[in-house]
Formats: sequence, C-alpha cells, structure tokens
Amino acid sequence: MRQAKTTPRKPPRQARSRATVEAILEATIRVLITRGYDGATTIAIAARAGVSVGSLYQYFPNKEALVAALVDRHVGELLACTEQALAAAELGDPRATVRAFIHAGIEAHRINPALHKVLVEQVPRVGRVAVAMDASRRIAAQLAAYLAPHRRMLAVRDVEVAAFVVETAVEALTHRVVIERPDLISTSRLEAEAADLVIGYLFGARRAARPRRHATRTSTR
Amino acid sequence: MRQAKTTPRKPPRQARSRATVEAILEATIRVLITRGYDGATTIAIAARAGVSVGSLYQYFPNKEALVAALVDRHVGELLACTEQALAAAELGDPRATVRAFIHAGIEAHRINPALHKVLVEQVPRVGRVAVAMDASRRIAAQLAAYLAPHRRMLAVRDVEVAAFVVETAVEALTHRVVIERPDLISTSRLEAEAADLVIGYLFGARRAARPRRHATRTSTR
Amino acid sequence: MRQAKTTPRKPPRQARSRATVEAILEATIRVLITRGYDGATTIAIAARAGVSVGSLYQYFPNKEALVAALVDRHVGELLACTEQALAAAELGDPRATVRAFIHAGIEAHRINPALHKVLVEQVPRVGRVAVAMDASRRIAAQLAAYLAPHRRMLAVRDVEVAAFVVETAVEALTHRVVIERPDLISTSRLEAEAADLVIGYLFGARRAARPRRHATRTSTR
Amino acid sequence: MRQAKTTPRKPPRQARSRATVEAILEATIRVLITRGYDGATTIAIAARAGVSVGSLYQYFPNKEALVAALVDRHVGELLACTEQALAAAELGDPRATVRAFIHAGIEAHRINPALHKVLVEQVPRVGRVAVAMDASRRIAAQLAAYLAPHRRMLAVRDVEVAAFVVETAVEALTHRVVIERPDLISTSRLEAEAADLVIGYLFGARRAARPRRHATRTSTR
DNA sequence: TATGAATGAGAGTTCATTCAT
DNA sequence: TATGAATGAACTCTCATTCAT
Repeated sequence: MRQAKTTPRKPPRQARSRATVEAILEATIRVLITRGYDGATTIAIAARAGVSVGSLYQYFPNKEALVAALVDRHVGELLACTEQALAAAELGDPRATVRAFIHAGIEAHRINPALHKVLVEQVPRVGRVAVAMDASRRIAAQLAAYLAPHRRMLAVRDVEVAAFVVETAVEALTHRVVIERPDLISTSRLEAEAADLVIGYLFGARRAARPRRHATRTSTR
Repeated sequence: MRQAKTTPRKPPRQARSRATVEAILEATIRVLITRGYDGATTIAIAARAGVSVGSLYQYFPNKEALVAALVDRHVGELLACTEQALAAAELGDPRATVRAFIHAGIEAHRINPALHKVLVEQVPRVGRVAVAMDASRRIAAQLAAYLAPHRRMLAVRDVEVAAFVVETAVEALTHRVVIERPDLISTSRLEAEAADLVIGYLFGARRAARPRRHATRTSTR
Repeated sequence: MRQAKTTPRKPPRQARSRATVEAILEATIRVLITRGYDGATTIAIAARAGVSVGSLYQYFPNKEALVAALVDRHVGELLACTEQALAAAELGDPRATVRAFIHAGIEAHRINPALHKVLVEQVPRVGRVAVAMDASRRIAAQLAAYLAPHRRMLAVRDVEVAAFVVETAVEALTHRVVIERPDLISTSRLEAEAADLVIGYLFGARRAARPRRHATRTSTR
Repeated sequence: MRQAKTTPRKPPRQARSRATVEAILEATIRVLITRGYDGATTIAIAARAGVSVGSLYQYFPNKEALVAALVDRHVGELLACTEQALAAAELGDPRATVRAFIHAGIEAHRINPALHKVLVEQVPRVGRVAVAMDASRRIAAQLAAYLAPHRRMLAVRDVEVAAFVVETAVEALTHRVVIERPDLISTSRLEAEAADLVIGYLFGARRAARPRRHATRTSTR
C-alpha cells in the first residue's frame, strides 16, 4: 500500500522560504475551515497562499504531510497550554492545580476552535495524522506525572487510570461545549462543572462545602 | 447549493429486494471497516454485496444516503439500549439506574465497535449524516427526562446541564476504552470508574462508603 | 434546476495553453461531425485533441460549455458574413444588396457545412447553447435595419415582418441545399431561386424582365 | 457498430395489446414534452404509461424503435393534412390550391406543436428516426405532383425545384411562427405572408392586384 | 527556484436492456 | 403475458501530483 513519507521535504533555510511555508500553512487552515477536508484541494490551498502548486510541493511532499504539519503545530500548542498550567502550579494545592489544568484545556480549545473542529472531525481519516493527533494520551501522561507525587491525597488508587479518566472527561466536555455547543453553557460555567465532576472523583471531597448556585446561564460567546 | 436528497429511493417490495438492501448495508459496514470511508467506493461495496452498482443505486440515491441509512440504524440501536435501561429501572434507586445507564452505554458500544469507530472517526459529519449522527444530544435528553423527577436528590441544580455533562463524560470514557484502548482497562473497571465519576457529581454522595480496591488490572479483551 | 455555468474556466495565458484550447475546439468539431453529439464524449474529444481529459476540464467547466464556445464562434462567423454583405452594399441598389445578402448567407453555410449540420440538428438540446444558437433572430434584425431606410421601395408594409420572412426562407433554403441536399441544385442556382423568391416578395418586381432558363442542373459540389 | 432493428416487435393482435401500445406511445409523447429527449428514459415512459419496462420492450425492441414509431405516426398526420388539401382542390384555381396547401401546413403544425417542437429540435436525426423524419421530401413530392399538370401557368421552369423551394420556405416559416414565435405574428397573417412569398414566385403574378394592408399585428395565441 | 499546464486513474452515477419469477 | 429487480458498460468530472519551461 502507498505509504508515502510525510516528513517535510526540506528544512526552510532562508527567511523567504519560512515565510512561504507559513503562508501555505495559514492557507491550509483557512481552506480547511471554509471548505472542509474534502474541499481542501492543493490548488485551492496554493491559490489562497498566493503561491503555485509547484511551490507547495517544494515544501511538502504531499497533501498528507501538509495536514500533518498543521496537526503537529496545533497539538504542540495544546500540549504547551496544559503543560504550562501543571508546571506553574506544581507546589500549590492539587485541587487548584486541577482547576488550572481544566482552565488551560479550555483556553487551548479557544485558540482556534474552527480549526480544532475540522481537525478532530474530518482529519483522522489520514494515517500519519492520526498519530500526531494523539494529544490526549500525552496530556493524560502529563497529568499522571503531576498526580503521582500527590498519590496520598487521592481517593483513587491507580493514578494512570485516574489521569486517563480525568483527561478524557475534561477534554470531551470542553470539546463539546467550546466546539459544538458554545450556546449551551458559558466557559466559566463549564469550568465549574468540570471541576465538580473531576475533583470529587479525584479527591473524594464533599462538594457541599462549596454550595453551587448556577441560577443564571451566562454565555461568554 | 445542490442539496441532494438522501432518503432511500424506494421501499423494497419483494423479498428479493429486501435481501439485496440488507446485503448492501452489510457490505457497506464491512467495506467501511476494512477500507475506511475513502476506500468505501460504491463499486467496492456493490462487489462485496455481490450485486452490481446499478442495484446499489436502485435503493440508495447516492453514497451519502447509503451511509446515512447505516448511521440511522446504528444510532437507533444505541438509543434503544440506553432508553431501555432507563425505562426498566424507572422505579428503583436512581444511583442504580445511573449505573444501569452506564452499563447500557458500554453494551451499546460493544454491538459493533469496529463500525462505531469508523462511523465516529471517519464519516464526514456533513449533510444528512451529521443529523443522524447526533446520538449524544438525544441520549442526554433521555437522561434529563429521567433525572427531572428525582431533582430533589441531586446535588446539581440544572438537570439539563447535568445530563449533558454526564452523557458527555460517560460516552467519551466508553468510547475511549471500548473503541480505542480496550487494552487499558476492563469494561467492568470502566463501569466502576464511570460510576464513581458521575454518581458523586450527580448525587454528591461520599464514596468512602464503598472502599475501592483495584489492585489488579483485568482486561476483558 | 441546476444551471451549470458555461463560461470558459480560465483565459489561456501562455501560448501553450492557447494551442491546447484550439486543439480541443478543433477536436470537438471533428468528433461532433464524425460521431454526433451523443458520441462526442469528453474522452473521445480529448483523445482526438491529443490531450488528457484533465486538460479539457482545465479550460471548459463542462461539456456544455465546450459546445457553447464552439457555437459562439460559429455563430459569430455567420453573423460577420451577412453583416459585412449588408454593410458593403449600403449605398447600392437594394435588390443587389438583397442578392449580396443571399450570397453571403450561402457562403457562410459553406464555411463548415458539416459542423453547421451537427450544430443545428443535434445541439439545440442544450440550454445555454440554444441562446448562442439564435443567430437567425440577429440576422433578421440586421436585415430589418438595412431595409428600414428603403421602406418606400418595398411592397411590404412591416419591415420587421418582412425581414423575418426573408431571413427564414433564405436560411431554410440555404440550409436544405448546402447542408442536406447539395446534390439537388447548385449553389448558383440556389442563389437565383432564393433571389426570385424573395425579391418579388420584397419589391413586388416583375421577374419577367429577367427571363429564367435553368435547363441544366449543375452541382458545384 | 450496434445496428439494432427498429421494426416493432410484434403486431398487436388483441385489443388489449393495442391499448397498451397506444398507452406507451402517448406516454412517450408526454414524457418527451415534459422532460425532453434526454429525460425520456424508458422507465419514465413505462411508468407514465402505467406498465412495466418489460411490457414496453414487449412491443418495442428498443428506444429508437419507440421514437421512430412516434415519428412515423406524427409525420403520417402531417402528410395526410397536405395531401388532403391538394387532393380536395385538385380542380380549382392553382393559386387557391397553394393557399390551401399553406393553410394545411399550418394546421398540421397545430396538431401538437409541443410534440413537433421536441421531435424536430431534440430527437437525434440518426438511424431509423432520420428516415421517418423526412417529411419535407415527401410533401415536396406531393406538391410537385400537383403542380406538374399546371406547368404552363407557372413562372418557374423546373417543377421539382419549385416544389422544393416552396415547401422549404413554407415549412420554415410555419415552423418558426407556430412553434417558436407564436407571439410574433398571427397564423392568419402568416398565411397571407407565406402566400405572398410563394404565389409570386410560382405564378409570377403581380400582387398589386391584391393590395396588402397589415396595419395591426394580431396574435391568435 | 517558481510556475502552472498537463496528466490520468478513478470516483460517483445513469439507464437501456435482460430475464427469473 | 407481465413484472421490475438486476445488470454493467460507459459517461462526466475531479484532483493529487509531475515536470517542461
């Protein structure tokens, strides 16, 4: 089967090259968002980037590599967000850190929700991309690494499983709200709900301590 | 924009017809699973079904309608599972019902995990398919309808939001475990974790009552 | 109803492009003539032009546009012929001008009779083409414009109706003879007959002045 | 190349058969008119006729034969009209007979203009159909046969050529007016114009005898 | 290095025709 | 005899990719 290489064809040495690559990636984002994966033809992307198809192929060996590069970049941004949140709060109250983690995840989704949506919904079809896409696993690992030292505070036994559960639930909630139903609840409400869901699970804490009143729904949109 | 209709072309009258339609749908599933969405060409599907392309188009006006029919059927099965779980336990302990709901969701995913995977991951969520695909919203509605009468027992204010949160988290966990990482944890463990996550959130119950010991990881696979 | 656009896809920039477009149009003519409209498949045309189908679609968005371009060109040639004849003779004897008009019409039909035949007989099926095809109306208008100033010489009242009648009769005769039955009478004879038919009608002149002797049938073919 | 036979498959013996054949032909007309030649699929025709495709093929070996049968019938009607006109007036004034001939031609076009239009404009003039279509030649022959005995009255030498010219001009005018531009002039006006055009040509008569006044355009539509 | 014309395999879809029931 | 499900060759059109300029 056609197992094309997906590594960028050449490292952009000169400034001009880098600008071209950047323009192509930006164009890919725009076209992906406006026309979907199937509508994102190489010619459309090149046109949008203001270069010729030939130039596009100068920097990316094929379409898959182009999208993979995009995914890499996007995933990198996501990971940076959560990693930073966990690192920053390393010493504070784990509950607060988890909240920060949730907050970071939401912020990460708000970098470019439209791109995120199209990447998640339409792109997994392509092989190599799937790999790069596997951000969740890596974020769960970050979280597990953070939780491990605080094992004694946790109401759960297996830190890895717990990290998996938390990451999965938080990511799903965030995605659903930010990407699919921003109308349903506001991001601040989302943050609170996710924290309620996850902190009780992790630390077994009584939430009664923090009485919840969400009389009004407020949308941040 | 040309909005192609996606309603089945004609109701199969004779027994032979019905068998053909069934064969085509089954073939679509198989080809979708083995070759992915992009590899699922109408010719491949027809060949696999042992019929000609013409026959395929006799019953489905286009490829999208074919996939939509499949999605409809699959989503119908999913909905039936959870609905039944909620209906069956209407009078018992809500905690037990939520457990049953979780169990049903997992079972639903095990009907045809490979199909489920390809449907969720690869089928472009556009047009008719997008609508059919929206099982989550409907399941959340089922759950909200169940929870509403038990409002006083809940630690959450807004039943709809709670149902949304629970459905999202449970579905994500189930999907991740059953579809993507059946190696990570067993389904029984998954059930327990999901219950821990969600019951605390919904009812605010202390979990300490049920001490958790998951010393060994067992995979059901 | 899906009204596909039929405007050429892009203006050929480079010399090579222009040659390709020309080759495609020429090939279309040849295939149309040899195989008829239904036999003129895009593949056959491309093959005949010595290019790939892709190239064909690079310049014409669809088959209809391709034929429309051909029709446009052909109609343009026809119109130029008659227009020129009328313009050239503006000051002379109207009878002579009408003869020149008839002559021009015949010559126009002889540019490419086979193409003309297939265009007239098989192509009107297609929407856009029908419009471009409407040369008769425009030629009649040309003629009416010419006749109007000479209104006093005419035996007819309504110049527009007369132009319509003359154009229709002459065009039909010419088409029948040149395209369908070149064996029946020669073009010179055709010219004479058409003049007899039409000049009497227009000017009410006695034809006896010009005794007609057509003892021998001569074909110019 | 596929040279299919186009003779009706079997002579309809029984009344029911004849009714079926009739229904199919009528359905063909309707579908041809409403959906055009390309839209006239055998299934659409059969459905419209209230029979199955199988039955259609019981009576017509293929689509071409079906259309040919239709054309035959329609052309037969046309021929009958003119033939009758010429026969009826055999003994009267030739000028009156020519007028009657013109009148008959117009009436013939009004039998089913929509069908006539689609037959002339859309049905590919190939194979069997082309032959059936050739009504003009036969009408011209009728006319020539009528004119021959009156040869001495004519201002033309060659009766066949004259018949050809007259038939061509009259048919073209009639078609243009009745089928394409019924708005332009009324049929009575058409009759007068055609007579003016043709009678002068045939008999060399001064039209001044019958002063023409067409102050108002009236449409019969 | 950049261009964009050219490629062509392959996709979805149609429909005249056949033949088992 | 009538049915209509089944056929499959053939059509139009797309687009990732190449390469002469």
